[in-house]
Amino acid sequence: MTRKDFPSLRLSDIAAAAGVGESTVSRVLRNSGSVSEETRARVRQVVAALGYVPNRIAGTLAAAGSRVVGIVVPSLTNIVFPDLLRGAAGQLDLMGYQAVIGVSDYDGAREAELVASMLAWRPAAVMITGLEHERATPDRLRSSGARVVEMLDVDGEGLDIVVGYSNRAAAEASARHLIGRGYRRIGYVGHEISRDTRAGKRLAGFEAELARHGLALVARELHAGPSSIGAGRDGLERLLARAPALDAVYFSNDDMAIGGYFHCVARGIAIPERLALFGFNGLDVARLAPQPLATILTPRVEIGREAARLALADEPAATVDLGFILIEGATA
Amino acid sequence: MTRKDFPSLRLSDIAAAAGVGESTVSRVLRNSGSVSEETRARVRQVVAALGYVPNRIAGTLAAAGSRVVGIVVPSLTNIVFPDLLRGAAGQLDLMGYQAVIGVSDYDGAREAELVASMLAWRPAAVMITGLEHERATPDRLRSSGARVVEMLDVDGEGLDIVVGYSNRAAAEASARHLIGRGYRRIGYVGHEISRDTRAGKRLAGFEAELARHGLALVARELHAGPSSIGAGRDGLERLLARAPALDAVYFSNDDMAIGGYFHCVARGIAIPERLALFGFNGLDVARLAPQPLATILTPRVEIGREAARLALADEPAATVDLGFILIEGATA
DNA sequence: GTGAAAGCGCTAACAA
DNA sequence: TTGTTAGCGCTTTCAC
Repeated sequence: MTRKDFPSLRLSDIAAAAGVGESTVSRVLRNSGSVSEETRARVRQVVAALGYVPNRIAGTLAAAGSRVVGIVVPSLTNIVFPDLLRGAAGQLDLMGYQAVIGVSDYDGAREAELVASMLAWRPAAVMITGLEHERATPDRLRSSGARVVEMLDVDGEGLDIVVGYSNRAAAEASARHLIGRGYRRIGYVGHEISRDTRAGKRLAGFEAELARHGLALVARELHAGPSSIGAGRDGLERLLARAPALDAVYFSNDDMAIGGYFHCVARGIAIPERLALFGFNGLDVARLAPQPLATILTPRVEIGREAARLALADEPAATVDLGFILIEGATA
Repeated sequence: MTRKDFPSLRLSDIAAAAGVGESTVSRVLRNSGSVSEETRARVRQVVAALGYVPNRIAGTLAAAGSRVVGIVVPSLTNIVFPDLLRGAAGQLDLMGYQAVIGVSDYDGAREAELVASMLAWRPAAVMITGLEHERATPDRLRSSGARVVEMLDVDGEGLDIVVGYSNRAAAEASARHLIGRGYRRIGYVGHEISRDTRAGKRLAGFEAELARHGLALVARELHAGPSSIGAGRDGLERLLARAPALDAVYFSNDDMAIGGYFHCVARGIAIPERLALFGFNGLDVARLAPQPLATILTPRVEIGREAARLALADEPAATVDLGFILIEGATA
């Protein structure tokens, strides 16, 4: 028995079995138009008995308007993106839409390819992250007619709908917090900011705020790869080897910061007396650590949810800043 | 300008612009059939110039065979599932397929609904987790003609393809490890095992192994909700309040175990001298903690990848056990 | 090597 | 309230 031997039921089969016309079955299935309670019940009964599943491919083609939304995220390794996906998928589901996902690995060219292949499904909307894209991406998106939502960043120009927070403002708040606590010899441990443009914006915002206070980063350590606990751990070790006199370190995100925290605990470096740590994202693991990490909590699930809602809301283009919350924690 | 004003280009537009027939354009686009190098180039040129994106909805309907694979996961909160998704999406992408995802929240009825709505897209395959499903799920799946892959568990009967590891064996190995280290007063901290059947199987396997050594769990604490660091932290606190004499605790997974670890660090409970901890999954955060957690490393990304490969491989039904690795760590 | 035409399984007028 | 029918935009014979 090959796989091809499954000629699934068609609308006409149901119509025949129920003794009605195809359009009647279609009406029953979509709860539209008027159908007598009697036939409605009969059709439903046949559908259930035969286990008929309508072919949405055909339905979509005929109705010109798919119930699909494409979502491209740069990574699934950092829990931030699954959170975003969770918010989006939940909301989409509520509205009767389905999510098609793609992972770009923080590669603009991959993102462009993924967007192109999603557009082939004529999605109602495409959700992507950030405001920086390869040239081809906005072009394709614009001419597709699909709604576009850019998530997680509001520092710049959006294509259509933008839902996120200001990375710059978050970083500035972080810098002010550290300065306010009296730290002056501040270092940075981060990952590839050329690919993760939001992390890049945070670094820029952080440095700008330091500069406003007559300060500058004493040292920085950049990991050539995506953020991870291991990269943060190793990064802090290297940074301290080069600049032992630091009194605080700003990390590109919580994954990196937790790595740094683990390094300090393992080496017996007193936090925050000897060294203060500051992260970004407000992950569970950071907030529930024995010493809660000083960090910025971002409303990721809400951003996904709101982004999905707006994508299907038929409202004008807009930028929604969902803000962030500074968590003082105990590491700074 | 309304959204409807985007009558995207059709194959016939390209055909007209290139001065060829529709079928010729179709052949060029799919690299099938024979087309002269000259016309091929011309068509390509027109396609690029006009920015034409073929409508896969129509293509799929005509060709009877979609390049879509449905994936239903119980959660996105636990990094285990994004890992699985990452492996699967990467492999699918390589083979020219797209992933449609659904999140069931560990609810069998939701899973059944999600499977039904994915089947409406006539996916080439459906990937789900675990071997336990609502009655309707296998029925629908079987009559759909789609390949089915069940992931993360090999302890039981599969519907078609199964890729995972033995939760029972992993738990038995964990028990043996603890017993071999001399621990005898062992407790358990877990989450809702009725919904997370794999966690349930691990608990059963763990207890069975203890029994074989004439032991039994001294106490257990079950959190009425999904696993999380917070649940593990609180769970261990409650467990120790009730059974202070424990010398080791087995957790339902690493999220829970990390929570327990944080509790011990915060309370100054010496690990493993005063209390040993054992987890499951081998998450980064567990392996890179100052005291690496004793746990079981599961090949999640590989499972996703292999599952996707087999789903599209046109090979007979099979069960693939990708095994696990016991990590001794420093907490037991 | 290329084109014409018949579907793929639905939806949405339009009739009845 | 219900049935008939013409597409939706492709792919795929089948001629040429």
